[in-house]
Amino acid sequence: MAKPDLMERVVNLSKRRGLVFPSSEIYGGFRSTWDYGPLGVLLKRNVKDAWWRSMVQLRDDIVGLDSAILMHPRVWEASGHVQAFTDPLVDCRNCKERFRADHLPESGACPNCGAKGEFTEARRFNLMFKTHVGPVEDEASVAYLRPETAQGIFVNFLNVQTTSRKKPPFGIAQIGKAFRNEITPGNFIFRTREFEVMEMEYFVPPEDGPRWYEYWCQERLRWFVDLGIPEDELRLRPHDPDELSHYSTGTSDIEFAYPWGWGELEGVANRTDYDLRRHSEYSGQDLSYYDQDADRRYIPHVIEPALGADRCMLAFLLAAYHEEEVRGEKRTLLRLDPRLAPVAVAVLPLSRNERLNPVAHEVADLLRPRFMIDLDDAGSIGRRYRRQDEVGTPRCVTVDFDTLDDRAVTVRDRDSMSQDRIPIDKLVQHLEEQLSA
RNA sequence: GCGGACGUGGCUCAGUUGGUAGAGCAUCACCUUGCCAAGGUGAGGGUCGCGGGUUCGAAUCCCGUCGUCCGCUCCA
Repeated sequence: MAKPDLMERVVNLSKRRGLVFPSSEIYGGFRSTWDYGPLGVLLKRNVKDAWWRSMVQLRDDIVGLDSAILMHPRVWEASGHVQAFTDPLVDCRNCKERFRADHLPESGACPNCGAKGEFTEARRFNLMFKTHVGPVEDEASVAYLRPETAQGIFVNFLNVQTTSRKKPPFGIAQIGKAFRNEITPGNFIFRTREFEVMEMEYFVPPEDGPRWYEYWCQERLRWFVDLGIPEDELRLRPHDPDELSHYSTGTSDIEFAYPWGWGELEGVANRTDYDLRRHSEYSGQDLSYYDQDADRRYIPHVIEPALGADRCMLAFLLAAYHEEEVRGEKRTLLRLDPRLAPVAVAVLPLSRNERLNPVAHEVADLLRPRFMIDLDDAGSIGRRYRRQDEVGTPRCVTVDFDTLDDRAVTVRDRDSMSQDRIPIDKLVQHLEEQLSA
């Protein structure tokens, strides 16, 4: 499918089927903010759960954290965000293009039109949202909405390390909202001002930094492939030295082939000891680690894989979207990994019938504790299969008139459209085997 | 923020030179139907993004504003 069409269709599907709505829509919408509808919240939650499972549950070297969005203002001075999270911007009066002042050629010529000395004053623009804490709105009450969750991890380094009794190399994972007053949000949920990140800070002995950096780049790539993103739609792109964040000595982006081109999915950064060192200096607390075996004390270096949950969900949607032709009719389907699909199993009585209905409810009740299900008896069976295909439901369970006699149901596969006859008392086990990776 | 395009029922769109809104799909009900978007009947749903202005009269003209998309820029 042509790439621009793909984006349009995914956005359209999202709206039509209740995955994502423009925020505050009855007031005309509010720029860069989106709400997740009944199916969208399930999909996004599954994405976050898959990440958490791979990071925390399946490993013994990473623990979780949920830190506050509002933090002591000094945190952001120590982190460098107050100072460095600021872009000096200028506009060319001649051609109206906008540039970063620190990216202009020394000649003073406009890169776009060649005009000289036509730039406006540089305006500094801090990407952090400011607010006030408490009843008085003065300088002393200023607080920031966090632009990343990482700092909540760094300031809790000692708390977590001592209570969890982890030793480097070990990591702390966190999922949460972050806020950046981006100049230009856009591309649906790709870049928004309020977004959810999944970040993990991995603390290692200083000399092991580069090795773990490589490890996490590869590990994260594998995660996307495992959950169904084709390898040729992913690439690892190391940053040029001049595009590195203020805290990083090495960063690679895992990029996805979005319809508008390669774009960042996840950043893997070597943050060195920058954050812990700065917090030690600003707080006066010693954040070094004493390695008893080697009898030495050091400030751990940090490798950070940081992933946006919203754009991650978008990538999974784009990769999963397919249109096929079946008997001359178009079939739209999301080939989502069963672990991500909003609805795992749809229960469909073959037709609306007073004898089928109770059995369908019985089957639904049987599955409900174990799977996210959808019970649908409206319309023809073919139409309902298509409805489920469109939102990526991997299995449909059909209750028919034979079920009344043989106590078995038809399990239909989303991708192959093949069908199996399964006894009701073996149904949960059968589906669990099919739907877990 | 600057430049360009756009904004009509849930979706895709039509609305002729301004005369107070239509279609297809979707949704819901009933009938029919029995494994891949079948058919019939009926129903609900739009102050034409929002606010002003011009006009006897505006979805159609003008101004402002909000939002979406593309480019510059930025980032998870």
